[in-house]
Amino acid sequence: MPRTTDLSPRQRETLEWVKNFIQEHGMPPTVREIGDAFGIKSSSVFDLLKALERKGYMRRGELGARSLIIENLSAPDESGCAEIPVVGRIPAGQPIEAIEHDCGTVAVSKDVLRGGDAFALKVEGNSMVEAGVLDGDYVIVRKQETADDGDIVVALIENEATLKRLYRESGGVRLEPANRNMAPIHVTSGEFKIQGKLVSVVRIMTTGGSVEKPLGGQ
Amino acid sequence: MPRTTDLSPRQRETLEWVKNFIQEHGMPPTVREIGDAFGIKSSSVFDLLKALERKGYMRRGELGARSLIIENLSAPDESGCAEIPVVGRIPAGQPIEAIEHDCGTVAVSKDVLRGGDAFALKVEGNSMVEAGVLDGDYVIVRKQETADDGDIVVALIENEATLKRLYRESGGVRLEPANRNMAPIHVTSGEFKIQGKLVSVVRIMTTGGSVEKPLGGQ
DNA sequence: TTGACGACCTAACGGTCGTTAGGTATACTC
DNA sequence: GAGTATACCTAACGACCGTTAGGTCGTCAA
Repeated sequence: MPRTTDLSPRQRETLEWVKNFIQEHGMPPTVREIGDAFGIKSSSVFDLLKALERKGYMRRGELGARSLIIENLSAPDESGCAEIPVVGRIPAGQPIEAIEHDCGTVAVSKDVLRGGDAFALKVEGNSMVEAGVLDGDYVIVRKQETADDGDIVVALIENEATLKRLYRESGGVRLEPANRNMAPIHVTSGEFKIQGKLVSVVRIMTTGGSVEKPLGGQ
Repeated sequence: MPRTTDLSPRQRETLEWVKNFIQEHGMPPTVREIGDAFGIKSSSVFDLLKALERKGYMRRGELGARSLIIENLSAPDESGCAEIPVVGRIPAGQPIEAIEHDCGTVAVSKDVLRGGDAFALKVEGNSMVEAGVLDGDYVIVRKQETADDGDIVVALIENEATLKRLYRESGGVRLEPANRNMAPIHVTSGEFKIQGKLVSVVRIMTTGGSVEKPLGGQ
């Protein structure tokens, strides 16, 4: 099912307006204030709000009036970015939860996280080069235990963490690298667990240098 | 003068509680929420609020519900990240300074900028795929007019902006794409200017999808 | 052709909102 | 004792709140 999980123009417009309102007034708008701004009725706004909530862009608080919560800016002048801890390297060989190395942080826009919990890993190796993930890149991973076909996930196979593209197969899953020199992994039994899904890639060039490892020939 | 212009204990207590509420919920409380917290009625709270307003500790906004405004309430922004404006697309065909499109922002760690001025561009096209820069990626560019051999730069050739790897040649420069299907550009004369140097790449996956354009065959 | 969305609508519900009016009691100062 | 401020109360107003139910119209994919 080809779900356009992304936002429609109207939804995006509404979300932007709400963010702006919060920025400006220090509190979220009421449903009818949104409606007035767009010249539509409160029930129509409610539809939009439900759509935005379903898609994870906002949620409803437990307070009565004005209980809209947009994850990345609950307070007036909080910045729209978060610092994600880098918890290790991949391939790493341990479940994420067990890793405690503090390897610094990477900044990302909060709205790529959608309020979910996330971590970052430094990529080692070239198994995903053809998807534009190079050795040394940081991958931002949102914690979740399920994923759709074709998603790039961090998976744990018998205590070995790996970054691959996920495909379902009869009786198991296929984990496919984005590198034609490497073979896909078929998992039919044993310990297999999805740790999270890749939501962003960040590359930081070192000073004076350029990208360390261009793809090169062939 | 019998006027204790200062706050009474009850008023101070109330003010503190309201500040706390805002900090915690990202919006001011309703009159009755304050009353519930202290076990008093809304009209009693209203008296307190009027006193606090008269003494200049808060004021009433023009919005309906929750329109309390406490002047000096803002959290200092100590985060180590910055939001870089996305000023357009590349190839774009205009000097950066001339572009005014507001296309949102991208978050990066402040230390990748090293204090310099920076901007972001959304990449269009595949001219740098082999350097791991895909169509749709955001490139963070630090403004500078010089660069070293091998650096990836945003350059302006006769009012056309382009993202290429820079090499010096006798009598000019060579701008080399990272795509073996494209030819390098040799610049020996005419308008040529470096706009800045690529310091970071950020890729944001859209929900439900994965990377749009893996490299594929060849 | 059906069905799922998106983007609106009218109409209404019951509850909560800010606010007002008018009252009681305590305290302190002129 | 009069005057003023604080700190509460009961009772209510009308407006606004979130939310629900049920409908229309268009689009786009299966």
